[in-house]
Amino acid sequence: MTAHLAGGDLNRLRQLNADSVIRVLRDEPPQTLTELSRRVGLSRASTEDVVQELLEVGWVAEVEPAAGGVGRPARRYRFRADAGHLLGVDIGGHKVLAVVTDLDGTVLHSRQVPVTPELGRSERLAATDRVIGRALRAAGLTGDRLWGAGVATTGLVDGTGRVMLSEALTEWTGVDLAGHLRDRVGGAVRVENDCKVAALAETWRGVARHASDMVFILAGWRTGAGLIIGGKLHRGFGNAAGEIGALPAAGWQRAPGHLRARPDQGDVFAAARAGDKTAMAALRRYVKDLAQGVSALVLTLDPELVVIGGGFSRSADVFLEPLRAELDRWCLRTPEIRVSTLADEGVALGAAKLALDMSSPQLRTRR
Amino acid sequence: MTAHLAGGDLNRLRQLNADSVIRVLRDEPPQTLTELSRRVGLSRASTEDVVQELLEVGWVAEVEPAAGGVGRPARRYRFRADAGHLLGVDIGGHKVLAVVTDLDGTVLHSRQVPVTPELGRSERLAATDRVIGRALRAAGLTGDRLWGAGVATTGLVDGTGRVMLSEALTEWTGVDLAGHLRDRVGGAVRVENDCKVAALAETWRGVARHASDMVFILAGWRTGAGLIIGGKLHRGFGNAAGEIGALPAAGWQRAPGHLRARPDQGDVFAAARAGDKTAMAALRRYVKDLAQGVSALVLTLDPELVVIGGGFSRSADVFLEPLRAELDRWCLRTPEIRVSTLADEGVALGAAKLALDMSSPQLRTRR
DNA sequence: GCAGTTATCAAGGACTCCATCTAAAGGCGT
DNA sequence: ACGCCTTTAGATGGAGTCCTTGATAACTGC
Repeated sequence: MTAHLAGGDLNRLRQLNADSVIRVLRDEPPQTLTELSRRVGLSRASTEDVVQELLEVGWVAEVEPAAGGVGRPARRYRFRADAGHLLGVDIGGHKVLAVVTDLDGTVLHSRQVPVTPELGRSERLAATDRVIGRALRAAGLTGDRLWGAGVATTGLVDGTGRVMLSEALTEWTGVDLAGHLRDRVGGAVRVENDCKVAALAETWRGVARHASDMVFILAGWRTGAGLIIGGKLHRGFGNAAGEIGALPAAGWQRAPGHLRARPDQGDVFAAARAGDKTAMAALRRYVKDLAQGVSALVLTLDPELVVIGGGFSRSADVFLEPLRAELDRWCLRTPEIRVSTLADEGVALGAAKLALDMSSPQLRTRR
Repeated sequence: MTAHLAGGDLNRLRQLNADSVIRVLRDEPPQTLTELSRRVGLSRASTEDVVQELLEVGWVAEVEPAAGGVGRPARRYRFRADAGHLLGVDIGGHKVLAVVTDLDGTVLHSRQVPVTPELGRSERLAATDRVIGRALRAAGLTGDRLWGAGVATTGLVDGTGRVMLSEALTEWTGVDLAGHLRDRVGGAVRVENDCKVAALAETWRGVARHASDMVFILAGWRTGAGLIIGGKLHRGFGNAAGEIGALPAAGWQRAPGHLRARPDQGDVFAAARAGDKTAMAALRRYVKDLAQGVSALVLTLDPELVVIGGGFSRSADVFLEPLRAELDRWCLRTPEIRVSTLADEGVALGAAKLALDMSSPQLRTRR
């Protein structure tokens, strides 16, 4: 029924504790053992034991002790983000982007190539290979040195890493992305929908770091959503969670059209910001439609936070307030709204997080 | 961030394992140690140890071994549902219902009194007290012998057991239900929205027993929803999850009205079943509106299952197929739809489950 | 009655966590 | 410079949990 944390083995207990230590160390500045033990809830002795093990495996490193203070100086430990590398790939309609990150989600190297939605399947795959190759070369890595790789793309993705349905990209439905990538990077590959991993990225390195219930809105020429529920990415039974846009009443199919239908093809956001009346009216209609779907998500889930990402998020200043006002009309409790700061790399970063989540459990301890 | 299963203590490991054993024993017919150990993933010896402990505390009991079969007959153990009792209370507009159940969710005693939505606060509370008293007397229990009590009512409920907002009941907003009940039954009381606990009941004793992602629809003169996500009840950050009905576009505010607006005030479902044209048309309009909101929930969450409960569920035969067809129009993947079989007691049963979830952890083991 | 099968029970070992104690390292006052 | 105080490091022994192994017990079928 639930993915219940079956107790089991003693080993498992140690793993859980090692997990806790790593989590604390990753979120906080370097800690002493005493601080750590208080944080994790273990005794000092056990904490020391765990840390010792993590040191040996390379997950944590020691930093020189802080000067000053009374008593014997305590050793301090930090998370070793450089212990491994992750590859995150974003295969979109207009660009393919690959990033190599450390375990903390810092982007070390980033490469992209422009593509078009009309590109054929094999050309898009070739572009992907090319970008991955460049990113890896820039990092001085080979595929098999990676801890894992994550791939994000538009459309519905099934559990085995195959694209079930993609409306935006030609010849993309049915492509076996996991299979294609597996040969190019060593071993572990996971594939997921781009909105979903963008949500993941926000909880990892973005503006939703401490939210356990969050709705991510991809606002761009496509509109989509990704959901974090109970601190975890919610995929849905058929991997189709967050697809509220399929409902006409949600307004998402129509929403971006309001912005496109302008006589001059300039930046509607800039025009609206400058006071252009027709641009402002178009934006109002966009927000009104967008808000329908967002309201549905918010009323359904009652999240702590809504994060706006996607291409339009860089212009969010002009529509954030109207959006908030529109949500106030419908929602019982309008959540806080934040704008993503991850820019173009959000999706690729989330893909890297996918890779991390997949790879960590095995490597956490000696055994 | 997440409510992470902090490892901690060795004791905790044993608790997790005891949990697993109990879960298996509750879901399955009496098991032998060998079967159990395979199920739980522990060695036979450890399983025996756990079971021994659970025997002493009273959570499990031995049944006489099965006859027949080769080899030494194995001892068999069953979950002792009669080890404790739970109280579940459903405070609605038209009735107040209290049930006393065993730990398995079997209703042992059930009492109810009719009320009206217009009843004042103190009268409704008095009716509640009366019903609880009767149910407890019938069970031969006093409040302090209960393992816990759960209360469900319409409206939004906050974390402390206070009704934040109730539109259907007069003088109900602001009432401190947990406080009121705490004096009458011993100790632990939890209060929750009725749709939410009805969903809980379906995963416990209803038709959603093995679904970890489920949407429960309360279909009646009010329409509401409760969500099970990842095997757990999803409350939302402000306890307002599932309130999609607040969105006009979802159609739920209007939906039941189609059924009420008939010239003769008979049973519209019976009439539709008999072929009455206007009744069928009204039902069609009802389903069309209902499906908008349900589609929004389904597209958002992509659940494994949708369960229809509430007053109309007993007439679901006449609108289940139309509903399914309507969902097919909007949803990418229409989930399985089942009809609740818990009848009037669903909400009260879910309230009892609330009580169980709250009370079990402490009492699980000796220490 | 005997072989075959399966379960119970006990003993020993490994691992994890904890409490406690001593040694070490630095600041501070005299 | 010296001892005192505070805090941490590191080591030891004990308790709890799980696992493996092997001896013993109970029942069936021939």
